[in-house]
Amino acid sequence: MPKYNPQKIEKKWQKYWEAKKLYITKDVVGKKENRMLLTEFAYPSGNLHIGHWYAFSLPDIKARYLRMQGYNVFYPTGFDAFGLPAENAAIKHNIHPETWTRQNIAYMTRQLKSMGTMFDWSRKVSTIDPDYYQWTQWMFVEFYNAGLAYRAVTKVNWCPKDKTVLANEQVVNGKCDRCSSEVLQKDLAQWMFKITDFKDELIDDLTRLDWQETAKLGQINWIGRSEGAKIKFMLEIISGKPSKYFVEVFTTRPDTIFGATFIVISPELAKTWIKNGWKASEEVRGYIAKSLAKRELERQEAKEKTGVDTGVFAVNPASNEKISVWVADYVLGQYGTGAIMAVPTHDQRDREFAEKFHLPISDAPLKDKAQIMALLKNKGAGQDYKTYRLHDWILSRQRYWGVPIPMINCPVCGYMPVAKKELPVKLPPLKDFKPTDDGASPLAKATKWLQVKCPKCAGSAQRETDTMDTFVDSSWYFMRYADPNNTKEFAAKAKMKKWLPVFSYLGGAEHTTMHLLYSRFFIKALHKLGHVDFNEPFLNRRNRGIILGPDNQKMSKSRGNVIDPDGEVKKYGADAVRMYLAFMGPYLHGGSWNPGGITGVYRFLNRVWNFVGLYNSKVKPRAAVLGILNDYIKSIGTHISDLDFNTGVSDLMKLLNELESEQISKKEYETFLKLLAPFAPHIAEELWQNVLKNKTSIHLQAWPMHDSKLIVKEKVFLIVQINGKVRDKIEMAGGISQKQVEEIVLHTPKIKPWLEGKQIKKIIFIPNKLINIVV
RNA sequence: GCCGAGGUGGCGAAAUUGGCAACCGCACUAGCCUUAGGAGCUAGCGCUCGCAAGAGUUUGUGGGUUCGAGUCCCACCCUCGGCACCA
Repeated sequence: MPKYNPQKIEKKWQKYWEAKKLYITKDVVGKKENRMLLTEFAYPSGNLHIGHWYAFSLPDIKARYLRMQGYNVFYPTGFDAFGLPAENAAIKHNIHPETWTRQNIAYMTRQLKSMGTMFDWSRKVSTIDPDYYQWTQWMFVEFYNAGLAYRAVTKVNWCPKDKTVLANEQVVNGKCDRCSSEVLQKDLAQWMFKITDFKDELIDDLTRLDWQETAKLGQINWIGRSEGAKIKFMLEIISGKPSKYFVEVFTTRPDTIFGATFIVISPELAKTWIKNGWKASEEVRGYIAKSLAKRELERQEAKEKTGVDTGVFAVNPASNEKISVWVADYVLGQYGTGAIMAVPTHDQRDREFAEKFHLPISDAPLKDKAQIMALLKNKGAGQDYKTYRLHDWILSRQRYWGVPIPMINCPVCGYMPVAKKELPVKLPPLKDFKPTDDGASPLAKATKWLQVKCPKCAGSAQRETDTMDTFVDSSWYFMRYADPNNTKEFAAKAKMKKWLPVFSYLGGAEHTTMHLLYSRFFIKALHKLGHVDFNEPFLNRRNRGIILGPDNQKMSKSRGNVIDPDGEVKKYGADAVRMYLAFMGPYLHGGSWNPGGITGVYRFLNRVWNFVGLYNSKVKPRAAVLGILNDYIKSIGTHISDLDFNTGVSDLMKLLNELESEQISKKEYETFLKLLAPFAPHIAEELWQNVLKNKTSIHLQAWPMHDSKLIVKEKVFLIVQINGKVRDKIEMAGGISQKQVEEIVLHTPKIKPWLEGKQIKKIIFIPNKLINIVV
């Protein structure tokens, strides 16, 4: 037997599996149930990092296990290849984004194949292929026609460095989530998806999904449904004179209304009042102008509250008290009604404001919520109302490397979608694709491409020059896997029925409020339009943990703690890298890479390699050995199912430790290799075919049968406690009765002294486990 | 501030879900083997006392329930993640 040489055998078997088409997925395989196991497809950044290995090679353990369990498993992959980082990198390296991206895809495909996963490359999907993105465009047109995509001027987040608009979801603490520049607010006309149409379904349907609670809560928080009431306060513009005007406030606590001692409106609302003819004082106008000029971050970070008295009075509809109305920018224009009733006794912010401006603070008692609402409704001053944090999804980007938005703008007829038969609108090759400062898309420079005839009036019109946010591309990619080469539709319904909705989706927690939310919106919209038969994309979702560097910090070049997977594969092989990642901790928890740690699994694989000679066909193993093996079949399977790969590896190590000192026959050796196969597919295949001389792949074998009746408990260790403290462990035959145990225990020399001179009050006995004597 | 997850040896972690805390590894120590070792083998390894047998003690802190608590209940402290002048 030569030495264990992972580099040699891994390449060999990867070629063999490809040649034998082992991982080509068929839609129907006998009576087997189909299972799609989905992981988020890769962004072609140029190089695989440890995170990719964690994302792809560990779910592969489960994919292989499910296959051995008798399912028809589909483990797909592809590339999410449009996007801003590709474009920025291309600008930096002075090459075209398409060249850069295609090079990366080629290189990363080779790297991905070195993992030895059971990805079905024949169904690969890439979002930059016109065959793919014509359907992204088709969906946009569908949504547009249904009023689910529209163009409007709104306040948008503008990244001055990336020179494009960002979705709310892409702004983190007022900064661009890609480049960390401070985001500016601009009023621009943008294309939007009406995700808010589904805001309630997006919350309520979560209850029937098998998702991690944290992921569900993340979405619920993001949508931010807040249930309360709108309450009308009549206004007196000039002190003492009633008028027809009113202000409406939003509150989740109508029961505190008797404690409302003033009203605060946002500068945004005040501005619309002025627009509608309100004669505000110079001081008020000045304050509004100053507040609206503030950057969002400034407004958020303000330490002290600011505001001015409007001179307007409002009447509290519950108490009939006259209270003053203030403008202050701690009240937000875009949330609720843009106005609040201030209750200093119940709200910290209102209290701060009241104290600073010496406004009254009332400790009027709380009232019953239902009673108050009945009163207010009766007066015509109140109604139940829900408000949401979620905004519509701004999808247009003023950048080159994305899917062109398939719209035409005619100066006479206005905007209209490109006819479906004209799709795809291909992205024109452009030499100068750099973004501009003025918010114009680089595609505006594609002068020839730009000009079209208006389909309605035949006059000259222009194409839309904005491209789509990459998250549009990835909102439906998993459906394309079901039918990747279809030229008539994005996927045939019959094919989708085989694989969708996705049975199990494993991915990163960072996608909770973006990709996962967007995909759910897409499916709900497509379902509403009759294009898919299901209305949730992912039945089961788990977020994996993250892998940190040896210093327990996030891996980053600047910290110098990056582990290069290619280097590790060269040293220890893909099986060892996979298995070490699996061994580090529970999959949902993640772990940190310890350079010494991988040597542990590498040693284990070497021991597996050298274990070969120990089996002997003529030998009859002890019953106890069969029992142990039987236990591990069950426990390793359960651990893989639960994504507790770490304890699975641990079990394999324990099992080998036990078997190394035993006599086993070929059958037991085969079982051991099958249990190993999902974790270390290459070495298992090598031993299976070259040592055991099997002719078909180990990955086509069935998972060993667990025999629940095979309980081999010839002997048990019984724990002996006195007052709950362990004082002895006694080996005895299994199934022995309490009387017999007492007989033995009460006379053991170790126990006797503990009982001397004491009265036995109670004896707790748990068969085969424990006896506790209370004195 | 609100919501969520977590806190166990020098390190990664395990604990049949209320029944031997620390499995499996890493690191470390001693010995063997070796021309050599960043290879392999054997033994030890939570902490304290002890040559040892053994005893005491230990799962963030304090309390409670129980024959018995890492696990259940109450209060608090800390770390990480999400949301946040969201009314």
